[in-house]
Amino acid sequence: MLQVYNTLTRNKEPFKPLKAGEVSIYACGPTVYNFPHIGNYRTFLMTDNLVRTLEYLGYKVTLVMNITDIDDKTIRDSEKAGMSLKVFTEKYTKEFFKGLDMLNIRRASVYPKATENVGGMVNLTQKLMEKGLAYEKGGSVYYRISGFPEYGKLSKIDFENIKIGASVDVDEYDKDNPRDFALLKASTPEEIERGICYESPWGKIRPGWHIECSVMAMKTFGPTLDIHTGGVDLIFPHHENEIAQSEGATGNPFVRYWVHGEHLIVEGEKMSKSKGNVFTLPEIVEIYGGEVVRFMFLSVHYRKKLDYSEAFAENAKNNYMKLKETLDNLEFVLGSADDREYPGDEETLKVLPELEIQFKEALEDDINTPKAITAFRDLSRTANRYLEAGKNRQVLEKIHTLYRQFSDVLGLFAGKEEVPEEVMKLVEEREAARQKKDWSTSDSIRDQIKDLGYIVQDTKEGPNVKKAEGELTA
RNA sequence: GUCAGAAUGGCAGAGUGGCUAUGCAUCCGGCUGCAGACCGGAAGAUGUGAGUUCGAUUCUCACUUCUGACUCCA
Repeated sequence: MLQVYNTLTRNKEPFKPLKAGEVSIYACGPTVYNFPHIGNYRTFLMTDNLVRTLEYLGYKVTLVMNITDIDDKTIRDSEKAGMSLKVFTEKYTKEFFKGLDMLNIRRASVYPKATENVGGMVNLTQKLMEKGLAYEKGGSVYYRISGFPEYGKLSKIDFENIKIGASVDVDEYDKDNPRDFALLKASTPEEIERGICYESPWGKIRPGWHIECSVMAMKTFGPTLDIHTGGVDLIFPHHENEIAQSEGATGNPFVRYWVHGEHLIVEGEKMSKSKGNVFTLPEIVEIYGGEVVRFMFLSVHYRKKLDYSEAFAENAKNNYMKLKETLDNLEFVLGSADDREYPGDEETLKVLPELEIQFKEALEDDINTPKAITAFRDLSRTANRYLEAGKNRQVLEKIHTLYRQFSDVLGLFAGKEEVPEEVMKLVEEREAARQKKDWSTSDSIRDQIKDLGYIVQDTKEGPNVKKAEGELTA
């Protein structure tokens, strides 16, 4: 049984979906105003792991991830770039998807856009207005926090003892209470001129930030959904506000399990532009490759800070290569498997199911990917040990199936590259030279192959050629 | 200032009231024409100080350090 840490209760809880066998998840997606950085992707990857784990456990999962394509930053930066809001956000939406592919993050079921759901936001605001939970001032509509006694239940913030942030909203004086937040913002003359505005009963407006998630989540799932994910920084105020909006309007619990991913920091410090330590995904994927980056993220539990550094990435790369190497070797030997019996057969067949349980239990324990990787390593060692002496087809296939299963759940080792003919030819030539014990020719051919980006490993079963990845460290 | 979460070997990281896993890196050995991969082995850690206990890395308290939220933020 899957255990999930629920921010609402600050405890690991057994996971039971609302509908047996089906899980509804809403994930806070990107604001498309720039290239997302690696920290953003860590959070998206966490959601991907959650989905993959749930499916591995037999659930049918529907994932909704929003795209915020209208807010202060998109409006500001599209103006700066001299582009229309639409063209500008479409550009970065594309970049966002490219990043998902680099990390082998699977697509959500739907990616609703804020701009396509403004009608729903106006309706929800209307409903809150009718319940006395919202009020209009100066053409903007605000949520009245004093009308929702449970406000603060997610973040556990005691609003009596907290100081109001130093930088106060420009329109602060409009609000009844400084903590009240905007549901809909009155359009400015510049926005109207650029056509970034919508009609509403309160005049021309554009959406505030928090309301889109309430609307888009409930649009697909109804008033209550199973899981809502996001980064820890969203707990307050974003998710707190989502709860206030949704539950205020419907009277039903909004989210049953709140799952939040910890931040990624860089060499012990928060990523920030002023420190110049912000990394975009393509920057590090170029150095290490997407799968290594994925593995790196998997090797740290999602509720722990990940301290990114070059040394850490190198370490992850070595660890990753080790697992990949085993898979390559396994598949290579599979090509010459036979039906004879080998001494390791029985022992190996006995441990495989145990490893599967170990792996599954690790993921069931709040998606403990580092623990799952340990099980994976055990499998790798088991495979390598068996490979020392045995190559019974049935046994190899069983190992291979389990290896693939682990890989798929973790989203690793997806691509399979064919070795070009040119390289294969050289390998054959080298073999011929080796037969004649012509080591100097054989070694020089090996260098040629290496220059083409491939590595030959001599084994009992003949030469094994593989792509030399990870050698291109910049 | 208020609140929250951390602290395990060079790096990453589990688990546990009574031998601290595992992997990478390091060293030694085996295998190999060499290399690689692999196998075997070695060394190496629980932030500081108290307390509870027969015994704590694990429980409690304090301290220190770090990170975050309170303001846009994954």
